[in-house]
Amino acid sequence: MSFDSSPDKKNHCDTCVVRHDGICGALSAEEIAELGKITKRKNCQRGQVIMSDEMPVEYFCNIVTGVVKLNKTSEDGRQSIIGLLFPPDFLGRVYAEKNPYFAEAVTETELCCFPHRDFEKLLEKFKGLEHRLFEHTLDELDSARDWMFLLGRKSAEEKVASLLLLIAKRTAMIGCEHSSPYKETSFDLPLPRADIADYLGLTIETVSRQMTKLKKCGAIDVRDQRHIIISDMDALEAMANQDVQ
Amino acid sequence: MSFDSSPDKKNHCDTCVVRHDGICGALSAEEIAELGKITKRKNCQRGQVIMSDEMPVEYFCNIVTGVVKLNKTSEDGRQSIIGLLFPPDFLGRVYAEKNPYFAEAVTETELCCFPHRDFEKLLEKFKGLEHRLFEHTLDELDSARDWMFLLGRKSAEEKVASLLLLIAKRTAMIGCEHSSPYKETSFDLPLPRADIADYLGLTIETVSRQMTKLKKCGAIDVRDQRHIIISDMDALEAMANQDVQ
DNA sequence: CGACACTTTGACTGTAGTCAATGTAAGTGG
DNA sequence: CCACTTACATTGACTACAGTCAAAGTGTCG
Repeated sequence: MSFDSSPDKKNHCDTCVVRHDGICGALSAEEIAELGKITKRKNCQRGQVIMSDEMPVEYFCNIVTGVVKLNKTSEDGRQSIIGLLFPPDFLGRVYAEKNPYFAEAVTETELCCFPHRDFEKLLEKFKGLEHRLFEHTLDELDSARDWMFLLGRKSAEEKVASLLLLIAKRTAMIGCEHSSPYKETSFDLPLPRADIADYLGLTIETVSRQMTKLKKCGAIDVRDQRHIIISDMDALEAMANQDVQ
Repeated sequence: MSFDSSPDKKNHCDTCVVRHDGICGALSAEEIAELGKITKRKNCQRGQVIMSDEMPVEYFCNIVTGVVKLNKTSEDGRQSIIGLLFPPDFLGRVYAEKNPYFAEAVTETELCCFPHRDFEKLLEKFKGLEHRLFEHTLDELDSARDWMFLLGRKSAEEKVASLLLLIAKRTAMIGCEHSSPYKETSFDLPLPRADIADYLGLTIETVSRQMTKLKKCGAIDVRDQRHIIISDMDALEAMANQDVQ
């Protein structure tokens, strides 16, 4: 894990791509300056553990670029991804001594880190910041509950279609060749099949079969196993909600 | 839905059983008095809808007695319970115009209600109250993520065993005939089989079969279909985590 | 008693899991 | 450059767990 030499001298915040969308959006210029004093930039390689459930909480962070997964593992080795984070999401469990999950970089990731105690002191001081983080937590809870419905009640086909739509929504839309914005959309899957399976409560093989099915029915196209092209958005949305026509 | 005639004159808070454990625990005597001014007590019958996802948010509440389920329903009628609330839980989605779920009383329920706008104004005014609610939301998020693991990765047997343990933990423990606290514990199931199934992502039949299995292996005993006696806590805990010995 | 809501049980089916083999792409070293 | 390794993905054959459909059982209430 490569930390920048020391707390930022030249303030990254001025040029930060998530300055306004993330929790920092709640802060005034002076407040940002104070937050900047305790901030460290960090880069993580794919597969690196960012925070572990076996160690005390050391820091929190904003995700600036990249994708992070939150993982739970049982003693017998079963894994479940219980959250997927994209910029400008906030990562970490405030007001606890231990993380309830471990977080791992799914792609190469750039993080903006705040030390545990210092950050919680700032939450105390800047009530607007705590409020913003509260709202973010409420949104996360809503999403977690939506996902509970998916896990408990959707079929494998619906699950895979839903995940593709989620990732399409949350990653940059590139390669829109046609003028109509939703006619053909493409993106790179940040997750390997194993992670997709763990996020959906399925196995690798089932995910693969459903992807093949989506290809055959013309909803998507796949290049190099990772690049997804949504060729029929309506069909994909229909499959995500079992609107069989 | 039977509201008390008007905002409380005699303050219920003085004698409230959840005064200190719920979010009110964050408040001083004067603050409690101010909250008391906007509070209305309410009683709900089993099956009554407390808040709907189709109507704007009107109020929030503390659960004083009883059990409440949070429900999501898809167009084609599939249902999923995405949360189960016990005293002294807080019910409602602050800082949103619409509820992301509908809430229904599972048993006869006593609620302590706060009107939407008035309560959000108090959150603004009493930062300690907002902080407490934030902490409660963080705990709910942790629980939701634990449940995601259960839904995605546990077998029917583990699911049912886990739910029994959860309910045992969160409802009053009664009828502990033996001296050792965990040797034999009993409680009334607040949920019918259909709700258990919806909470676990199973069908009624599967739940019933797993209950029979738990009876046969001696982990639990069931009387009158609703009263559960945990006769072997260790066995039940083992089954909840697939610790097959 | 009968009606109703809920639960259990049985027989059968189907979806997704398991196990195993094959395929594909990227990277390494001779 | 090509064989080889490694990691990841796909496909096939078979299995099993949980779902479906249907019937019977249990408990409660008027």
